[in-house]
Amino acid sequence: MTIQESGTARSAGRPRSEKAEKAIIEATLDLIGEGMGVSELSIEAIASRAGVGKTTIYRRWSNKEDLVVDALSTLKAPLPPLSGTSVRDDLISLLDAMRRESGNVRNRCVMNIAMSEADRYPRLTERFMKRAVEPRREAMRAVIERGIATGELRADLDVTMGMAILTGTMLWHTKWAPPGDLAPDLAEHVVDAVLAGMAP
Amino acid sequence: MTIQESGTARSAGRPRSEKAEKAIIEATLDLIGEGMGVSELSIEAIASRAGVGKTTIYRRWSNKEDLVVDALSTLKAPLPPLSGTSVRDDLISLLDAMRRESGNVRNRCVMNIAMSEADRYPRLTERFMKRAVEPRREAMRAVIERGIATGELRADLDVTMGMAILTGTMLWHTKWAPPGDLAPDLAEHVVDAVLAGMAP
DNA sequence: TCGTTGCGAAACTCAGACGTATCGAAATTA
DNA sequence: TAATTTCGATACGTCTGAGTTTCGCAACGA
Repeated sequence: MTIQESGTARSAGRPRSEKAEKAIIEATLDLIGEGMGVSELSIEAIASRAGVGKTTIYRRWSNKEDLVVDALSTLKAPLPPLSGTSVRDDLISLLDAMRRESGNVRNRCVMNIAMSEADRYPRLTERFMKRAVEPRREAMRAVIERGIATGELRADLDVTMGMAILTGTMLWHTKWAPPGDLAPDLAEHVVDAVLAGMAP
Repeated sequence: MTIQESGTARSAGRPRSEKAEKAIIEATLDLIGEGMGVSELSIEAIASRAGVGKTTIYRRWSNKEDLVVDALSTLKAPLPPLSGTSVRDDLISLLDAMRRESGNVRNRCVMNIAMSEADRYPRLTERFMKRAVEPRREAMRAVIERGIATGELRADLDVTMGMAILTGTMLWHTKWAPPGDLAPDLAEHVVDAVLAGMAP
């Protein structure tokens, strides 16, 4: 989404400062991490926070949404390693990663934006989904399908529904649970409760 | 939160127009329903939409947050009637009410605000929780506890966790599921899947 | 060395919204 | 009728931030 093409041969003049670019992205994420919604982010605040002139921002991004889209794209989505010993353990690993990430203020705010401003900034949400959500979904789907194959999960299980239950329950805890940190063993409790079901 | 006290004897002068008050609240909810975040709402837009002078707003509310808090407070939270024939049926009723409400744009946006702007506008969220969330939570808690007592649910069930699973799963569907309306029988599927559990 | 381009800083114009004040008309009480 | 208060409309001064332009300096290729 940057204006400069990456493949073009640069002919003359001072090259664009990569440091400034990083600082701009970082300042943007920083401000988002302080609870700013997209509409409250101002280019001036970003420039000032990054120690950069507004010109330097406008030379790279033509508007705020482009910048935010790029900023969110830089967020890494490292999946937790899965031991593969049991489906239960792998599910706990995946859900515990969600719990740990929800403790990070920046992640929480990014999540808020992705969830609540989806209508206003569809490109933003689309990109966030692709970078952060889909890899996790695929990992969880694989674990559940393996569980069905090995008999650790019921054969007639609706995979998508299972994913919704696990993810939704963690999501609920990260958003609605009483304030304060989530219990360290939350993921374990969730997985066991969901596996067992509510019926006797 | 209105400035005028309700019990005072009014002595003289033109009384405040209740119609204007309603129009202001309605316009506020309307704009929220169009996807506006609190920070994007402008008093001028509200006044114009309500066909009202800015003065008329400022005479009643001293700032935007007060107005929005009042507006959200007017949202009704009618609980669905519960047949009481079986715990499964009652849970389906409760979850299906969530599904139906999520189809209403205004409700979706209010939900977004309550969830994502909780940090910035704590009074707003607090009020929303008390009016809309807590009655539902209590209703669901009662149903689950009844289920444990009658043996329809497992005796060692963690009630809070059960509520988190059911609510979270519906929440996930309303927020993340592929666009378009939710399946009419979604609540039924969710309840059955959660009751049965994922383990064989 | 020279032309070119990027840099941060500052000044600028423009739009939108805030919150206040003022207007004549309308609605009420005394 | 007179006093009082609200009504919608409009104008006002202020502020914030967008996006552009200009400046002198820095960093690059030729």
